[in-house]
Amino acid sequence: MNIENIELEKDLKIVFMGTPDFAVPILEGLIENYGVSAVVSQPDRKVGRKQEIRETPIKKVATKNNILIIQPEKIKEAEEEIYTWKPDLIITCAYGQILPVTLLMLPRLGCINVHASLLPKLRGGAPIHRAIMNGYKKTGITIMYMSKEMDAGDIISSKEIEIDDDDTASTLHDKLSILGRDLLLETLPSIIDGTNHREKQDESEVTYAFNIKREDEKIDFSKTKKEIYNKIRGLNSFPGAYCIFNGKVLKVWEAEISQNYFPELFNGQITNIYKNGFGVKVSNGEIIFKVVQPEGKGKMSATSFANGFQDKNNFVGKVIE
RNA sequence: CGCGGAGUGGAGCAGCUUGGUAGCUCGUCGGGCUCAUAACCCGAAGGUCGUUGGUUCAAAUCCAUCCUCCGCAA
Repeated sequence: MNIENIELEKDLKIVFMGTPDFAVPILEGLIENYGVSAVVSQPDRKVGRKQEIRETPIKKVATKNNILIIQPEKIKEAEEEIYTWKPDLIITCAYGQILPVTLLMLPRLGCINVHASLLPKLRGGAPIHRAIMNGYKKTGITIMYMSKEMDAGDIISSKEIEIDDDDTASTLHDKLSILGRDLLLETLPSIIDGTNHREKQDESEVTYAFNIKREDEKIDFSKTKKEIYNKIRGLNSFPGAYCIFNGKVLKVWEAEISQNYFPELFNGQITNIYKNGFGVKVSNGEIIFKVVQPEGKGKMSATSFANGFQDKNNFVGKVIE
């Protein structure tokens, strides 16, 4: 790297747009290596039962580094202000709002996005959860130019990562977050000097990863043990998969596939209490719940949950919906 | 003031309505049975019943207050 390049990087005006934890390592990496002149994040929202206002994780990073931050309700409201920043490059990661086309055309080097999937697979807001819930063996990070349509822009670079059988959305989230930072830092030099790749997405390969809805979190015991297992770990540690036990919500945080068969039982029926949890009959066998959380209670081991029933005969054989 | 659930030995619960010597399923420790065991049998330890105050001869239980945890909705 010669002196000229270093000066170029220092002069570079990068604007970063992002909101949640996932984007934090990426912003930090940028600050460390290139400097960020301004940050855009979603407004701080009221959160939880107490409706306390919580700053977005990205805001905390920006504040800590004394970087200008704005949090417009609608990005359009802030467009004028962003023009005055004269950014050379806008980098987004899980920002949460669609950028207007006029903004996409503003920066000299374009608007690029760090997306947590191997595009064109899993376009949308929940690519990490969906990758596991869908039972994928691998996923990754894609860095691409932004276009009018969500996650549909030209691909600059991508890097894949294996999904382990015991990965959860949480562990995969952390891995991808780091991978996203590394790939971005790896790719940026070529973007800055204009030598980067640029490749259209294969529209015939497109799939979507829509945001998780309540109904997506419900366990369906007529599915296979593998599908249910994937749902449980794909929704851990947020927002969690659930089923209905005695008319109340029972979240299931950890489970394990078993090799037992109970063809005589109904789907959803409790098969047995084991040392590490209790079994539930599903379409092609049995899945063992290991950590659960009843409505209004904290997380507990599934055996503890079973212990709460005075009469075990009133537990084994029960049907969960 | 968005709706709701819950705080009882290490864990999960029952008991509270109709106040009166704290119980269940586990775990732990000791012993036994067994080729063996996560199985079974016998025994033991371990709790000021979230806080503070009130009512009462007597409060886990009734009343008030505060604290903490959690589910839903956002």
